Amino acid sequence: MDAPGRRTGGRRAAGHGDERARVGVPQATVVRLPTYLRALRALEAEGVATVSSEELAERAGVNPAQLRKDLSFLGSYGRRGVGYGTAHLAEQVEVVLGLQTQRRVVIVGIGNLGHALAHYGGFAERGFAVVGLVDDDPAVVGTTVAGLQVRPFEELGAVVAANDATIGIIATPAVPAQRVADALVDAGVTGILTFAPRALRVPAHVDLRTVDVASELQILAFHDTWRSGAGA
Amino acid sequence: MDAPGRRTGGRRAAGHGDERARVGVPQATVVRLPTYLRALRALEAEGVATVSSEELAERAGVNPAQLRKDLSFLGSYGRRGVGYGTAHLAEQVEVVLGLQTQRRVVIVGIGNLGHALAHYGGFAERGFAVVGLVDDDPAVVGTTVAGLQVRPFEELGAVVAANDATIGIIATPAVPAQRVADALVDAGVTGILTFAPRALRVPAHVDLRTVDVASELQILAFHDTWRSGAGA
DNA sequence: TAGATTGTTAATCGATTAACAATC
DNA sequence: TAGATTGTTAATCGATTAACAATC
Repeated sequence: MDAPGRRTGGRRAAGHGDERARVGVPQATVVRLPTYLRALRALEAEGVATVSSEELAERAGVNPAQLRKDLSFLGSYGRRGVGYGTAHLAEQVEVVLGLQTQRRVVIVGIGNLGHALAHYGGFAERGFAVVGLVDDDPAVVGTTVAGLQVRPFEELGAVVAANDATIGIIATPAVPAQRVADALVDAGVTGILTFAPRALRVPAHVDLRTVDVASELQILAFHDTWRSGAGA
Repeated sequence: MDAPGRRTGGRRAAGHGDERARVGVPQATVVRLPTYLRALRALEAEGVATVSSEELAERAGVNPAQLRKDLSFLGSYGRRGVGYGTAHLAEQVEVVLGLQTQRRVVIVGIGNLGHALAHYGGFAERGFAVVGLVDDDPAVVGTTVAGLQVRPFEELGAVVAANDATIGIIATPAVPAQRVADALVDAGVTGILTFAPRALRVPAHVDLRTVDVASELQILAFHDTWRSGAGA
């Protein structure tokens, strides 16, 4: 939704590692890059050194032409007649996504979902560290979850600042979610991932992504309903 | 992705509640319908009986023209000069999504995330009932979670059949996820929502949606990185 | 060189948005 | 009737895909 930041400098420049190649990556492409990265890391783990766009596209579940088009926005990292080096391409995708430095994440709302997220082991290897947990409930504040002490909501700003967090995850119910989003914005995060089932308003300079599990199920329900022409 | 089921019959037919109006709702529209429904139910709860496309679009975070266009695929449920009746429109959206009958959901993988999903109270009011929990781990099987006894993986088919479940949620780690997906397909579900961080392959007649939390964070990281032109 | 596969162009397709006639 | 707002058309915009020249 938000346009990626503009950069100065002129040439569009094919070639290797040129920074300007990163500007203007379409949003639809950005959304697919993590999937490509996952597939590349899996291939690496299998000991595959080189992969064709056909094979990688198959693994990622996209059209090979789309994959090549997407990768062309990053630069020119394949070899004609050969394919892409899995390790090298993975690294380039990480550079473009900005994953070479680990980002610090604060989770707000330590209920069942916040708990699950705090314990999730997959963040570290994908570029993120959970550095703070915040909750409103006096019964939860002060307890230790996944090795971190839960801090009161009033300290959110301090937690973000002290740990230099740039991303906030909202795992609260719908009602307090806007208040939490406002507080995260005030604290200076640049991105918010929310699981609360309501629309949130954030300023244009903050990136917001929403995951609503019930909405996902409702989308599945639509296809289930109209699949056979049986009707509801 | 999947085209909605085709129906017989000819006229495109404006008008009220005509069933043919539901065919050919674009996927992009279907994905937004749950958001509209959420906003409409919130307005209802606030006692608002009528809403304009401008106000509803504002609440849902979309362009008013897009909202009207989306709703036009469902039929003609507004009144010119007046707006949309919140309760009536909500009901029509539910009809289109097929939410008038509650759908039954089975969760596979009762770790932290599966636990959180099983306890989530928001499913019922949005059209879903969690009817079965399945796990592989002998230490988990047999325990009671959210009022349901966790069943062994071998019984997945029986659990789906006995409860007439049509949707499966995969909350396992990446490695077993494809095996679980295959088993869910064999059991006859028509839709799968997976949280496992890997690409899954399912037959064309099964609808698949993937939520990968780390991928969501990586998308936020991209915008964070290139926002200011500062670079990584 | 012959075969393979990328990177890119151009065509197609679908989604978004502005504008406005229809109509409450 | 006058004002408001929908439903729809048409224009724009962006994303996907096929095709192929470039080149390893």
